[in-house]
Order: sequence, then structure tokens, then C-alpha cells
Amino acid sequence: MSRSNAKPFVSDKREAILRAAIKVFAGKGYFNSKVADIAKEAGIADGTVYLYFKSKDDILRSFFDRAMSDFISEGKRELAEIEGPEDKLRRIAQLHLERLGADRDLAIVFQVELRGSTKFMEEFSAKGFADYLDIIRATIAEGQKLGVFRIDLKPIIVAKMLYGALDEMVTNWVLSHKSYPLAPMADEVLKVFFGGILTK
Amino acid sequence: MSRSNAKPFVSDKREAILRAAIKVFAGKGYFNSKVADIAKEAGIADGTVYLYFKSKDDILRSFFDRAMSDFISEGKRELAEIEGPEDKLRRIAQLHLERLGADRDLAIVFQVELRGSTKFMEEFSAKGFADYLDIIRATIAEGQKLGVFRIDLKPIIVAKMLYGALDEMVTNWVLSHKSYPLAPMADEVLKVFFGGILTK
Amino acid sequence: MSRSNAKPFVSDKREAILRAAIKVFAGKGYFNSKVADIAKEAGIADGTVYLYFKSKDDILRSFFDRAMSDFISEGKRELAEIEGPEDKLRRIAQLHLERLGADRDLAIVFQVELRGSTKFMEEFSAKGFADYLDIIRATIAEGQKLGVFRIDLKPIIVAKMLYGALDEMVTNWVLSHKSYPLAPMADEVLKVFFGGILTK
Amino acid sequence: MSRSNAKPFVSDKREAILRAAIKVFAGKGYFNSKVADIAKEAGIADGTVYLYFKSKDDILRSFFDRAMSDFISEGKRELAEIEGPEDKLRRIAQLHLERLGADRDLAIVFQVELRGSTKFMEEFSAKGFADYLDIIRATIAEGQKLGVFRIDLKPIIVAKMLYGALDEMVTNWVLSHKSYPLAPMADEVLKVFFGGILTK
DNA sequence: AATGAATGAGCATTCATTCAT
DNA sequence: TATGAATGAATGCTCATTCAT
Repeated sequence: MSRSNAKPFVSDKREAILRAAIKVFAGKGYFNSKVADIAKEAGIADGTVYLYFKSKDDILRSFFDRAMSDFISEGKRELAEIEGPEDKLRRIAQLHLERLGADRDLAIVFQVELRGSTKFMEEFSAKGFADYLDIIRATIAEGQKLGVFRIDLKPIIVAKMLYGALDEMVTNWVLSHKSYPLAPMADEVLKVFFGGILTK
Repeated sequence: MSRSNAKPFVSDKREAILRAAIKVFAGKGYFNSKVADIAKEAGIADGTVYLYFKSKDDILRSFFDRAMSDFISEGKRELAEIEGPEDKLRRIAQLHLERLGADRDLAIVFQVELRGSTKFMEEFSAKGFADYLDIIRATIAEGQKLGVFRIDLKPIIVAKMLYGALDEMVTNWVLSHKSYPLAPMADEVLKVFFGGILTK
Repeated sequence: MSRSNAKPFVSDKREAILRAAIKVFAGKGYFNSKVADIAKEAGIADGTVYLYFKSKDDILRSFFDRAMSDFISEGKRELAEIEGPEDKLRRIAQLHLERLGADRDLAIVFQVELRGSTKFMEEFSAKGFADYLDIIRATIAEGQKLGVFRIDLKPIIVAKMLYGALDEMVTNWVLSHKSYPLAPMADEVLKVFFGGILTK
Repeated sequence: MSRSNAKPFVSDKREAILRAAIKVFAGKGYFNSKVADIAKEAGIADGTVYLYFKSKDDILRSFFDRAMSDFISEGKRELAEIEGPEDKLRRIAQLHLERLGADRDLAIVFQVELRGSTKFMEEFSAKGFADYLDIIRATIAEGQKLGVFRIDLKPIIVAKMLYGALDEMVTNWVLSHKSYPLAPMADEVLKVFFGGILTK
């Protein structure tokens, strides 16, 4: 019962293009990348790209959609097994930095290329990104209800803070010419996030 | 006592181009903006742009250089008059959000357009941005020495956290279709930053 | 026995562009010719030109390279079958004028457009042109060795003289609004060249 | 009786522009030279050029007109004092090479820049150049009438030959990276021109 | 006469996308 | 499906020329 006649290869080439695109976008930037560069990197002809994607735009969009929904579903699965809101936030932060820290090209595209136009940004923040932020927000609200987190804070703002802090760690890591592991920074961030910086 | 012999108009046109460019960049994105758009917005001929700037690139760069150095020098001036590190950080956060919250076009360019290419990003983060982050870091280190801030935190990471949190507030504000004042969020951020989110 | 599997069309378009370019350059001058003019003359899209040539410059250069090497190899082939140096020079002069006299556009580009910038001139004189002049020089030196030509003359100067004389015939012919056959002038030139103008 | 209020300064600046233009044209070619380059070389403002010349074109044209008429009137003056056609031709050849050999910039413009477009070429050959060629032709015809030159040669063709030979000497000298005196080549050319290259 | 800031038409080249094979 | 040659719209920048001062 071979699977070789099944449909898995359709997406194999789509996958290859996507991977090639990330590499190319990460290397020279979205606007400076040519479709021909992507095709060459993927080892296919220029025209073939258009059998799998509507446009250059569509590649970036598709990449984001998939990466984000992967990330979110993976996150939800992991979070389902965790009890306390504090541990949940910890896991979110760790996942965030682990995932991006494991693939520099992906991180570059997320932190830099995806931000390069209001058009993309608005579209993205309207999509998966809002979902992501909402998971954090809900966890914080849950913690407040349980009395674990301060009740005088607006959950959405706190969520943005955490996201912003993590995001900045990634951006700095991506732009830094030094090479250091990203994931461990999650704990540093959480130390402040949970306890504040004041001595008392 | 006429001012007519002064030479105030030399930079007037340069200024006009810069303002027009920010407006145009904010509206359609750097890569989608044509030099002709900027010229028309500034009410001058296309070629005139090149009497004041070397290239389209140079306009964005010049804008950033000036905005950043203005911001930093203004910040240093204000901070010089403030005593405690806690108040200093508070003022930094307020200035950050006041300044960007007062000019949406400027904010859009800072939050979105300036991030759109590793080339710009690396150049920018190497310049004024690093100075800015360093001011925050130094203030935190100062607070640690004075015993106001926890000594078990790495100042540079804490600085990035604060910056990242503020940055995220601005980005959300810029992309949001709702219209709300940005500056007040400084206090919300600081509440968490100073005190953490845990109840105890 | 179909030719449909042959690959004869690869250079057909390149050839067409080259021909179109010569016609356009001859008509309005290299600097006044637009790439779009060439494309239209060749019946292709503007961008297609760049599939076959690196730049507008490259078209002129390619034209010269090919014309010159064709000319030289044809000349060498013909000369190989000729015995005496006198007859060789005669054949060179005839070929020179026949070839250019047969294609006015080609002649215009050679006599006028190719001379329009020291950049081109230096490049061209460094290439095929020097080879051409050297063939004449060698033939003259050979004649001197055989005692057919005067020994008190410097071969390289005599070669330049002959070339210059022929060149001037072509230039005059190209610029003249009258239409007369160019080739017959070879004999006129040679009459003087061989015998001098003095009566004794 | 001072001449300082007379009109000589009008042409002083015109003269300066012309000189500057020759230098600039010789250095970078007519099409690559900017009017601003010429103005700077002449030490005046860009706009001032247009007080003395209608256009960039007009500068080149004016230069040629003046140089050519100077050359011809000087030639006629000198020739008037010479008796035999043989000596006349010798003097013409010497003057030709002396004049151009004495001013490399002028030579470059004459040999290279002036040839760069059929437009210029046709105009020039219609003007002073035809006069120049006619002086040579007339001298040859005169020599034929006097029995000094062979009667079986067409004077106009012989004139073009001499001109072409001299022209080639100048072009080679201009393009050569070696530095040698040009004027002495006149005698070399004439040796062939008068006596032919055959031993008998 | 002289200036030089301003103009704006002009153009080589690129590259996302198409389509005949 | 896959190809890659062909397309042609799009644009940053230059520079001859003008003109208010």
C-alpha cells in the first residue's frame, strides 16, 4: 500500500518553493529578491512558481499564514497540557524564542521582511497575529481571575508588553552579528515580567 | 529690523521635501513611493529633489538621522533635570510615546517603513538606535547601583524589554484603525515594568 | 528530413537585433538612438534586447567585434591565395572598399558612429583594428624584403597611409549625397600609392 | 588712447568658454561632457554659457568654424609665399601636422569628437572641410598643369588620399599612448605620396 | 552681464508575469 | 505539470536649458 501515488508531492514542490523563498527573502530582502532567484534556489523554472503561487506577494502571504497557524496550533496543543497561567505564559515565551531561534532565516523574514509595508503589516496583524496576541491576553485574564496576576492591569496591554519584549529580543538577535542562543532569554524576560524591576 | 537678509530658506526646501517624503512613505510605503510622488507632494519638480538629496535612499536615511538625533538630544536634556532612575525611566517612556503619538506619519515610517529591509535595519540599529538603547541601559544600571532596581537582572536585557514593550505599543497604535491617545499607555507599561504582574 | 529539430533560431534573434541596431545607429547616431528604437525596428519588445545583449554599449561592441573578425578572417583567406605583395595590397584595398561599399549602414557605423568617443576608439583600435593594420604592414615589409617596395620607407607609416587613404574614400562616400560606386576607387588610390604623384 | 573700454572682453569670456569646452570634450567626450563641467572649467556660472552660445551643440560648431577658418586663412597666407606645387603640398602637410601636433586637446576633438555623429559630420564636411580639401585639390591640379604631377590622376581623389593619410597619422597619434612628435611624419607621408612605394 | 536654483523631458534597464510548446 | 523565452510597464536619475534676481 504505497503512498507514492497519493497527493503528497503536489505540496512537496510548493514546500520547496516556500523554503527557497524564505532563504532568499532572508538574504536580500523581499523587495530586492527576484522571483527568478527563488526559482533558481528551488531548482525549478521561473514559470513553475506561478503554478503554485498567484504572485510574489502570495508567497510571502502563504508563508506567514502557514507559519502562524502552525505556531498557534502547536502552542495551543502544548498549552492544553499546562495548568497554571504562570506556567502557560512561561511556555509561550519559551516556544516563541525557541521556534524563531531555531531558524534564523525564518526569524529574519518574520522580524524584518514582514514589517516592510503597512499593507503587509495590516493584513498580518488582522490575521494570525491577532490570534496569537489573544492567546496571551486570555492567559493573563485567566491568571487575574485566579488571583495569580494583578487585577489592576489591562490584560491586552500586558499581553502587548510581553509580546513586544519577546519580539525585541528576537529582532536584536537577528540583527546582532554575534551568535548567541535565543531561547534562554525567555527566562530573563519573564523574571522582569513576573516580578517587576523594583526591589520591593 | 528685517529678517529678510537672513538665509532662512536654504533648508526650507530641504525641510519641505523631508516632510513630503514622510507623508508619502507613510501613505504607500517606501518601496511603493515614487520620487515623483514626493516632488508633487512638496510642490516642486522631480529634479529638484536631487538638489537636496543624493537619492531616494538618502531621504529616508536623512530623515532617520535627524529624527533620531533630535529625539536623543531632547531626551538627554530632559533627563538631566530629573533625579531618580525611576523617574528617569518614566520620562523616557512618556517622551517615546508622546513624540511618536504626536505625528502619525512619523510613527508609521519609524515603526513600519524603517524596518523593511535588513540593510536599513542594520544601518539604523548601528546608529542612533544603539545610542537610545544605551541611555535606557545606563539608567537601569544606575538604578541598580542605587539599590532602586533589582540587582539580579541584566541591564541590557531589561532595557530591550522596556524598549520592546514601548515599541509594540506604538506599532499597535499605528496599525490600529481605532484612534486613541498613545501617550497614556506609558504609565500602563511602567506599572508592569516596575512592579511585575504577580500579585506578590 | 526535417530541420525542425535543429537549433538554428538561437542566434536568429540576436542577429535581428544586431541588424536593427546598425540600421538605427546609422540613421540617427549611437547616442541619439534609443534602445526602444532598436527593439521596434527588430520587431521585439524592449526587454528582449537584454536577453541577448548586456547593454546598449554591448550591441555596438558586439557588432564591431564580429564585423572586424569576419573581415579579417575573410581577408586572410583571400590573401593566402595571392602571391606577390603588390597584388596582395591591391586585394586588401579592393576588399576594404567592396565590403563597406556594399552596405551603407554598416559603413556609416564604421566610419562615423564608431569614432564618436575616445572610449570606443581606444578600445577598438586596441582590438581588431590593430590586427588589420598589421596585416597591411606585414605585406609591405614582405614587399621590401623581396625588393618590390622601396626600402627607405617605414612599413608601419606606409601602412597607416594606405589605410588612411582608403578610410577617407569611405568616409567621403558615406557623407556624400551623391551615389557612386565605392569599390573602383581602390585602383585610383593604388595608382598613387604604388607610383607616387610625381611625373618622374 | 586706451583699448580697455573697447569690446575685447566680450570675446574674452567667449574665448575662455571655448577653451574650457575643448579641454572638457577632449577629456570625456562630447556626449559625456556636461555644460556644468565646461562652466566650472571656465570659472563661470552654468547660465553664463548661454549668454555666449545658443546650446551645447553651438559650442562645438563654433569651435570647429573658428578653428577651421583660422587654419585655412593661415594656410592661404603661407601658401601665397610659396612657388612650386610640390613645396606647397609639403607646406600644407607640415602645417596640418604641426598645428594639431601642438595641441593634443584640439587634436582629440578634431579627430574623435567631431566625428561622432553624421549630423556633425555632414555639417562639417559641408563647411570648412570642403574648402580645405579644395585647396589641396587645386594645388594638385596646378601641379598637373605645370607638368610636375602625373596627369592620369584625378585631382580630387589624390587630394582625399593625402588628406586621409595625414588624418590617419593624427588619429593614430591621438590614440597612441606613446608620446612622439607628430610633425616629422609629414615628410614620411610625402616621400610615399610623391614617389610611390614601388622601386621603379 | 552674471548667477545658480529650478525645471521637467527623456531613457536605459529591470523584473513580475504570461503563454506557446 | 513544467519550461523559459518573451513581454512591456514602470521608475530613479541626469542634465540641457531657463529665468528671477
